[in-house]
Amino acid sequence: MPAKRRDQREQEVATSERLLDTAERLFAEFGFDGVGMRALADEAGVNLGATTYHYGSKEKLYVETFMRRFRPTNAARLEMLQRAEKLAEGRPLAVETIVECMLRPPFMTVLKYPNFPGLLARNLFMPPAFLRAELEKEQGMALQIFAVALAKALPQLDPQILQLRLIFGGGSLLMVAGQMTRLGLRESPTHCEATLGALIQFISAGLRAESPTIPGLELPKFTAPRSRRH
Amino acid sequence: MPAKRRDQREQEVATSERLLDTAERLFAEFGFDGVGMRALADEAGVNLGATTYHYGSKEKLYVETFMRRFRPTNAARLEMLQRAEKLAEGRPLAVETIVECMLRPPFMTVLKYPNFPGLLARNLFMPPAFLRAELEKEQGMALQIFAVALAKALPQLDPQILQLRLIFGGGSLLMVAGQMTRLGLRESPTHCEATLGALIQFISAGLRAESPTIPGLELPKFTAPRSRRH
DNA sequence: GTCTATAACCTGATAGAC
DNA sequence: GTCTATCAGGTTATAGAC
Repeated sequence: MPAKRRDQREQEVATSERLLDTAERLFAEFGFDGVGMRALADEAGVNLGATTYHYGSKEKLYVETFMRRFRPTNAARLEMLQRAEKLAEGRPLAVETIVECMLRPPFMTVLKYPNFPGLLARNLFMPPAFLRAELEKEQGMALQIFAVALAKALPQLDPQILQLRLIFGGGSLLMVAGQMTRLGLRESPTHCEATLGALIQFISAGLRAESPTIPGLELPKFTAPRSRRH
Repeated sequence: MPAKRRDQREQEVATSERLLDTAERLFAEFGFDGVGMRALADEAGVNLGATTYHYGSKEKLYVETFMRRFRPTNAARLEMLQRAEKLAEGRPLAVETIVECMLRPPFMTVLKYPNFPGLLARNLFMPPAFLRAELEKEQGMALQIFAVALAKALPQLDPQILQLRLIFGGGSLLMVAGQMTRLGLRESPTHCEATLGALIQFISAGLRAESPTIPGLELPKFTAPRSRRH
């Protein structure tokens, strides 16, 4: 019985959990198209047939793998912003404070779950088509809320430019996330905190930059990109 | 003869070129693992066997697809910086000038080749393992040169922080690249130019930010990440 | 809930005719 | 240079026993 060779301790965890954990690790490293359900089931010590029973399809498993981490992280960003706004009692928040609310929760999740950076990078940068809907629903509103908060902190800034700069800042965050293991950030929380601080500084300064309203700039009607044929 | 159904005009282009062009389009959209050699050969109107003859393997074709655009773009960045430094006659360059030298060539390539953003995003963000060596060789030196130029323009800035901020800025560029089609940037060069301007502003401001030397920050020994089992 | 077996198909690479 | 045919192995998903 080659499928039973995993040790007892791993068997104590429910198979659906083990599968999800393994999926997190492998999907983060190799991407959706880079891992097969076979490799996944084998690595998790789970039968191939059981994967279908628990998650229905590879795509559903992939979505759940990402959302399990992304949902609470995103919720934490909004909570942190609400706490900060409550604490400020009507006074406008500093740009740095708002930016920290956006960035700290993802960094905390990263410290807790080593594979989260890979998930973030792969799914927010060029997300698979079947993830788009769920993703947009989850993060679209959050982005809107932060844009409003920042517009209050930077009343003289063109909203179009602000939206563009939020995208720039998102890129910086994702780059750090993607390179986190490579940067050796996993080792110490201290280093992680230092990087977070540097990132907050960088983005805040970029958001505050003087902007001679750029002529001819019009921001988009977003259009859905494709991702893979299935 | 189902393989001959493509029209005459396309046959005038050499098959190896057609294959490379098609690879550029499909790899940019779906990634290395997202496209099969069959789909690729079919779409290009090229026989499957011919692909091996011309490029040897899928990986080699992928590398060539990316490098064909990336090499000259990267070279253009260095040339632009050299021209600027020559023009300055020893006077230190403005941060904005250096940043523009880094960003404008990629934007120009994007205007010329619609699929370049996808290539950039996919290959610089979480590059496949087999591309790493070529990539590091090509861009490593360039990054070093720009770091030196920026260190001269920002003499009071901690080199560690500078290196980190270069990564942040790179993320912003890649994010824009990845979302370029989605942002509707393809339509007008004006819009493209405006976005480039906004990005230069953002990154320059971030680079200039006051940095109270962050304690405990040490930058890495880079370690090679894996990408896919083959 | 977990397993085996299998269907239907796709993968990259290659050998050898033309 | 271009074609066909094929190899050995991979893919997701499913049906049905236990």
